[in-house]
Amino acid sequence: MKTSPRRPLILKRRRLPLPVQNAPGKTSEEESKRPLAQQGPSQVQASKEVAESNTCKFPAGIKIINHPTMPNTQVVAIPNNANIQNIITALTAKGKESGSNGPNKFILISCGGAPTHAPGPQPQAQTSNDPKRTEVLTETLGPKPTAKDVNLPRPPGALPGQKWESCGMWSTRQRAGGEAAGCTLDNSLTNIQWLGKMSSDGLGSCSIKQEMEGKENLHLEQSQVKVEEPPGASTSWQDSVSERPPYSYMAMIQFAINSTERKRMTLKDIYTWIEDHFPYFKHMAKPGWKNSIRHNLSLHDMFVRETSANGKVSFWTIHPSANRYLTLDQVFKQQKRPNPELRRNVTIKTELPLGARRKMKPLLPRVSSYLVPIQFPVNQPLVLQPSVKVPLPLAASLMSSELARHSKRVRIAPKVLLADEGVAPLPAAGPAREEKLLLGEGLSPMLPAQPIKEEEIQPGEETPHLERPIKVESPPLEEWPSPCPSVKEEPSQSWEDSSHSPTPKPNKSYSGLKSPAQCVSEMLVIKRRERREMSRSRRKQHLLPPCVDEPELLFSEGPGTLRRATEFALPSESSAPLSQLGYSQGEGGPFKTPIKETLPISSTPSKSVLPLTPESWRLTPPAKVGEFDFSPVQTPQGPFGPLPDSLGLTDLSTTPLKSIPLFDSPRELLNSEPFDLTSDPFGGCSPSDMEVPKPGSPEPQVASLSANRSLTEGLVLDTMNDSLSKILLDISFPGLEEDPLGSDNISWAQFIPELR
DNA sequence: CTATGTAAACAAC
DNA sequence: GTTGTTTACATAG
Repeated sequence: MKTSPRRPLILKRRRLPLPVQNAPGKTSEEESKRPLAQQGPSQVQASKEVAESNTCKFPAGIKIINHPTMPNTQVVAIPNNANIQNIITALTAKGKESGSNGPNKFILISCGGAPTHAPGPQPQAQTSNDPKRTEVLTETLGPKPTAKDVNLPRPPGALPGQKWESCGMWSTRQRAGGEAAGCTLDNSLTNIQWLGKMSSDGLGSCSIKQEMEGKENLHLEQSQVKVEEPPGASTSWQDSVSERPPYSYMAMIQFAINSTERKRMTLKDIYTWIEDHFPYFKHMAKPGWKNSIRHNLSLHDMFVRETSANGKVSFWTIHPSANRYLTLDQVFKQQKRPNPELRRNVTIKTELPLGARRKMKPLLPRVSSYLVPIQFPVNQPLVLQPSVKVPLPLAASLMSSELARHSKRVRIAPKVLLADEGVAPLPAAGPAREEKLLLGEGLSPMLPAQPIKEEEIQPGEETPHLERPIKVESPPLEEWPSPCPSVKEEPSQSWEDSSHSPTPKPNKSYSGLKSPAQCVSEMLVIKRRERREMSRSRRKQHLLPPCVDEPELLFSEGPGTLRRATEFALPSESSAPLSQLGYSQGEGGPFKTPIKETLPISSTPSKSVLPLTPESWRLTPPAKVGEFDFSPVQTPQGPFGPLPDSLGLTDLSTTPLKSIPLFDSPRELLNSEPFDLTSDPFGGCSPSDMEVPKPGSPEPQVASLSANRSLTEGLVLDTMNDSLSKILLDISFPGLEEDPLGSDNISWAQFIPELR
């Protein structure tokens, strides 16, 4: 035996065959190779159609008034208890009907409950004056459907549409890029420009460049890059090559995997994707980075290896419960709005001398990276016009989630505490694993756009199971949050069968898209992590076949939990995406390793999976909740109230939404970064769309509002482009006047008494 | 202490 | 040689 100082013995591992069952034809490699570009668009439409198709009637209590100053725009006051999704659907339908001639933009605000009073959003307080009145549009919520999948690394040409993320600085295009001629950055946030910004704006990208010397490859695509680069940022491409991306391997792997339709990728493709999107790895990094990638794949439970039917190809997937469907794209969006501080961090780190820095630059700095502060432009109503289309369901979710903003920052790669995790991390957590169950409502993981697509595509999935008893594993075990409602059609059969196999296999393999998710949902992952004991070991935990019987506790759903069930239900209308929904990771986040728990088995890691009920996800450790910023879903306090639940927005909290900054209060929001707007790349984007009525006085300092007005959040639904954007409304109260504002001033309260 | 990065030893192909 | 696992250690926060 070899002994190395560092590395003790490694027990022999035997590889267990993964019972993979995929849908018959699908699994194969082809997928990996085939980017499916085509689907993107279609999906989108599908979703759209769905939405439209649903005819909805407006629930009672809704008030719709024409916007005083904006053509084709109506203000819709929605009672707190209303079903937003339905409303959005109805409005969408309405807008579509009207087409360009009729009202096609709707400003949704909650009333009744008096949004103002709502905990979160209220501006109230400090008043001062706020020049602006009407609204500030913050960010588009939706993910862009189309673009997402497209990210495959080398999709030669195929990319249908377009917007490839790669356009960015990181030379993403190299491979694919060549063809990328088409890459349109345009609205799409997809590109990687963020890099540019980060480095560029910051202070220091320069130092880094030096490193570059010598590498000629760098040229890569300067030319291309340039095009896209924002004017200001220019260091970009070089930096991209020289600087290590601010993402952890885990994050990059996720980006890579999520860039594919199937949400799975072979190791090799992962390498390729990373190299394509982050030239640093291609040109600068030591070869060891691949080892690190592999290490991460094996280490983190969220990464699940799936074997093709023939057993020859292994695909890495992200456990549905943990997958937030993060994409570089999304992250990019979030980062667009530069946060000075963040950048600083980033830059600083990077600046270190090579020698020094080579070693560890925290890729996703815990704080900063994960949490991406988003800044809203206050000055101008910024409307991103998105090409983004938000599926209604999402939209709804967004609203809810958004509204309930608890935190300011979006966590990009949060760590999810999986059940087990929850235990461990918990402060109190004793040795025993069991004690803490994470019941919190699931936190909503973020859902990014992508997932949606898929779902949309597949209608079948919608089924939601409403309620089921939740299982909690008694002691040590923890469940995964299963995203999926109960399985639909494909029962776990395949999975089970495989599971039957006597030997515990590392069954991670999931069959095709659906199946995986479904399977997962069913599975209960038990974790026992004895942190203390295990503290050192980072061994990846494995899932066990469902067959395993572990003690489980069933909980009836608490009031709070119930909602979720509902969520699932609702989605059906719009074809809710299963997988997406799932994440509840309680808190942990997908990122966290702990998804799978290992049993104490020393040598052979076994993964234990218990059949989960869909609800399992609900079980999230309460404690954790606090940690995550996104609890929005759980705690619907926003102006819109409880809406979320019904919407099936579980995910809202997920990325897409997350991308939207949550502020405790509008004021906060405003204060957060008044001026950045200008710098905002988007500024360029057409704000035109929505011109919010007021911008007459673009004063950044919105910080204070006059007494007679208050800010509240709302959403802007633009049926012309199917976008849903978040907006901050300044509601003025007629009686009190303080504002000298000109004609623009609109006293919404006049129109909608409830607002007051 | 945790999360992350890196290196390395092995194992199974 | 590639892919996967796992351990050890280093480092930042």
